[in-house]
Amino acid sequence: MTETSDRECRIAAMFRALGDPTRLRIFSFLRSCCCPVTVDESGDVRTVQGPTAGEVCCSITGSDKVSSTLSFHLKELRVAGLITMERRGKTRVCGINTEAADELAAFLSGGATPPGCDD
Amino acid sequence: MTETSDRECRIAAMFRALGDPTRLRIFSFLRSCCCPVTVDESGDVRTVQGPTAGEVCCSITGSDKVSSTLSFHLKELRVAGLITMERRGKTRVCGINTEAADELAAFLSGGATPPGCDD
DNA sequence: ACAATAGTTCGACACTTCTCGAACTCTGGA
DNA sequence: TCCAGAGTTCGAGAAGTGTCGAACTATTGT
Repeated sequence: MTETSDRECRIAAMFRALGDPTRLRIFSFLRSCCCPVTVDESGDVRTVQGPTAGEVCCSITGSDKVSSTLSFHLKELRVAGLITMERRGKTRVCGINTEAADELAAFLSGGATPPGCDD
Repeated sequence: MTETSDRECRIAAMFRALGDPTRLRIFSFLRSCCCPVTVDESGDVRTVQGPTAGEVCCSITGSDKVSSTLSFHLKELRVAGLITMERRGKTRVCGINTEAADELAAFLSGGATPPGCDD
């Protein structure tokens, strides 16, 4: 078996993360419900004006309590690099990582170099 | 839990199929190594001038024998709708379903309507 | 300091997925 | 008709995944 590159693994991991219906809905919701990044007056790229974990939960499951299950899915998406989460007081604010989404889209469109495949 | 739509499930299934490194490599290989579809004079979408399962196997695993494992992965991709396979004599010729790939890319780029998310 | 809120982590369980080898099917050629 | 070639299907076993409730952590308000 020829080597599977790091990049390939990272991309596969992102696809895997999106391969669960619950997580796909979370991702969809986040993409539609938050402007990805905000830049404050000092020019810093601050994270996401987005929904809290609780609001995501409310939208996805209908419950206002963040279940361990939802927390688990949020973590999967975060570890895969598809979403961001930042503490804001008692809550955690979620945002989507547009770069990652773009990378996947580019991969699918054939824009990215096909890994391990010389032609 | 609000309903998960059919379309969402289909898309999640495609992402899931791409979420395995071996399958991602098969998909990559197919995309780079075959013209996706040919349309004959009657307008029928005929399949793919592409590699055989054995050739895919050779490229991915280095072995010229199609293993049950590779066959399993090809089937997963086929069932998810990402690739096509057509018998040609003793062999099976593989091709990629560009429409499916495009649908996923559109979904990631935010082109598709975010399912179950009213804003 | 205490309680409440918002989420996370942990352990357990059922379920699925990946991999392997063996047996099988389907097709073309001798 | 029998054989070989190209894949597929099946059964089993190991590993991974998703879900749940309970216990835990961090932060804010009193």
